[in-house]
Amino acid sequence: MKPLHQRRSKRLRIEDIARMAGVGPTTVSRSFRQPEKVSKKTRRKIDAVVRETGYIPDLMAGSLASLQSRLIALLVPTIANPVHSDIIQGVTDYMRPAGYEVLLGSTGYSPKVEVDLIRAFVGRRADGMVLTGANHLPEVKQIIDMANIPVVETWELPENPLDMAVGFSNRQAAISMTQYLIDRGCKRPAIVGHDAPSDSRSSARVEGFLAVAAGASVAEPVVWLVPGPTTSQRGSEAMSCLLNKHPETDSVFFVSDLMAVGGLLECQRRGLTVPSKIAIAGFGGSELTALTHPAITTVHIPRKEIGKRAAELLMSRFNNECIREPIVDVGYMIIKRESA
Amino acid sequence: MKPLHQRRSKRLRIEDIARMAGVGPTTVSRSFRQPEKVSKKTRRKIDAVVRETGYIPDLMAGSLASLQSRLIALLVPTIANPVHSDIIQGVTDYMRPAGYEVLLGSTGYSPKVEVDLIRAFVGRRADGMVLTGANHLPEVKQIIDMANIPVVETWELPENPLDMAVGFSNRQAAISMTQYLIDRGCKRPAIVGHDAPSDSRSSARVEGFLAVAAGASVAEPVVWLVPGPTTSQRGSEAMSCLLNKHPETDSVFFVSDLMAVGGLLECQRRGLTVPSKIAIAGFGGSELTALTHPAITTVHIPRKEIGKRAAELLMSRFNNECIREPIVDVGYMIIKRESA
DNA sequence: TAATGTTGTGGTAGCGCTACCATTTATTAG
DNA sequence: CTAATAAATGGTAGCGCTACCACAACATTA
Repeated sequence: MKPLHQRRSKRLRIEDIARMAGVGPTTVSRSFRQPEKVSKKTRRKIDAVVRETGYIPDLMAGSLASLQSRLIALLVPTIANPVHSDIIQGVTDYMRPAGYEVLLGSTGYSPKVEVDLIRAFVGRRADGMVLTGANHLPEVKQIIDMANIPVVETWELPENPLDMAVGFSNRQAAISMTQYLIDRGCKRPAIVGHDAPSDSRSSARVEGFLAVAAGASVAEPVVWLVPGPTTSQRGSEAMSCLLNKHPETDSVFFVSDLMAVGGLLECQRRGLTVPSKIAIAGFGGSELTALTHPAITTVHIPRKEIGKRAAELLMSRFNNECIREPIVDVGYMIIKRESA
Repeated sequence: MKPLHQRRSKRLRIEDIARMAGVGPTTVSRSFRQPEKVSKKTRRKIDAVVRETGYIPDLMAGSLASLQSRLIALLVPTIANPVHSDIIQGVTDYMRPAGYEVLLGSTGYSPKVEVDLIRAFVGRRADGMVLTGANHLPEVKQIIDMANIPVVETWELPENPLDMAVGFSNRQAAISMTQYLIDRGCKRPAIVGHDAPSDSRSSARVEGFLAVAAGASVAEPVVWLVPGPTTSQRGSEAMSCLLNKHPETDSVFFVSDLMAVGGLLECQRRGLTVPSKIAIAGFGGSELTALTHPAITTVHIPRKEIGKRAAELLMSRFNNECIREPIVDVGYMIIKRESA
């Protein structure tokens, strides 16, 4: 009747270690998770067996039993952009020492893919989630609510956060930079933005730019949107098109540093001196902007800080601490250099 | 006697879905994993319940039961370097559609940290592992063997692979580039390398450089090693020191593109025309090198391809396919541009 | 001396799923 | 129409761990 099932796996189990050390499985488990609760002598015995056997406990089984995975889901549009890799680094650096691992997903700026990834990560029982941006499909809220997972949205500051958020005001930052350019005497400003449906960071910046430029007594501000990833290649192309169509432009504000670098190089190729003929500004504060010649004026964002704060918020939540500020504004800083 | 334990979790379980759909749990499980084995009618019933309840199966529990996690551990020295983010992207793009997720770890070039991460990932029962480089502490082999996990080493081609490998010959690539520089008429070559104990990629390149340069009838070749991460900042500094100490240098081969960009900028700051006064070459094939002015001659490595091939190897292994070439050489290509 | 606390330890149900069979039902062949 | 095969379905024992209790051993206090 009762079929005699064999063990399907011959891996070492905690029970084996326990037997070899002459203790119960509970004690072995404790000696891993709360060593201070186990007597020194017992601990030594267990440690010896562990070293000897090379036993590594199965965190998967542990997660199932304890109902917490110690896994953090981290979604970024792309890892190619240093902007996001810094956030990844920030989150990872903070979480690892606490025994958490990071599940990385890149959405490629697709809200649809984002939902798929979130579903997958919820399926993996991630304890927390860090998202990029504040614009998500409605499904996201449903899934998050259902799963009841703490979530941090980063980079932007959402009006209606899913849960918590760490970022800065893209609009305000763009306003500051645009104001700076105009104060410096720019009369014919242009902005190069990113034309991706889910990249509302770019739109907020363009909006901020227009809010100032349209109000100031300058020529009709020019907006140029580029599709696809914001590479330096794209920046060069955009600058080229822009100059062909609006040769009188005297300042270009790029919504990404990489594009600004490309734009600068295109100007140099054309023999346009920067900033005397044309001013250039970037966004993001990538180290690269400090190294071009002339160095590029940009908006610096404390990116690693964003990752760290996001991780902190999650940890507080895990520890059931009271969170005073679920929305953290890390601010920005205009870095004035040679290009504008 | 028998204590009446409550359910500790009120999450929806497969059993609940089964009951609601009027079938057994096995059938529900099958309708997820092998839908073709379930009749259309039953599947529709189950799908309806799933949609209605928002049920997301627990992959953690599934992994425990099936003894496979569908998790791939991916270790890189740093995600900041585009070199590695391309590999990450390559692996991720290939694995995700197959239902695998990536556990990301960055070692910061520390072999010690690498071991810790590997141990952690083995604890998570990763089904496969992708490492960067071919130099690992002896513990790594032990752990890997013990856990019996397929492993791919990337970037370098190890002499004694742990298991499988995808990469190219750093030495050979450096030889080709150095030969090219000398053929172009360089008489006083220098190389800027990376002085990190675990970065044997750099050493192999320096070695290749010396093999050619020492043999050719040129001046004593100069080797300059920089510590820390290979940023453009470091490149500028290295170029500066190098020129101060060896002003007669007529060509510099940087072992990383980022450093080459920094080096180029430093030359421009000093008014040294490139390549007429001094030739510059990079390594890696980062897109940036195409955009500087002059564009930088470099060694192109098919990085995303490396990630993809690594993922393919793992998948083949998972499917118990016979692997003809466990060591894949993806080659390299000298990209001749303006700087040399 | 008993009453109370402190510390260390162990037995075992349950975490939510899938592998392994057994069983039932539909289909085809003879 | 029966036998043989194929297609669908279900019961349940693990997967390896931790939470939850119970209990023993010892120290502390009244």
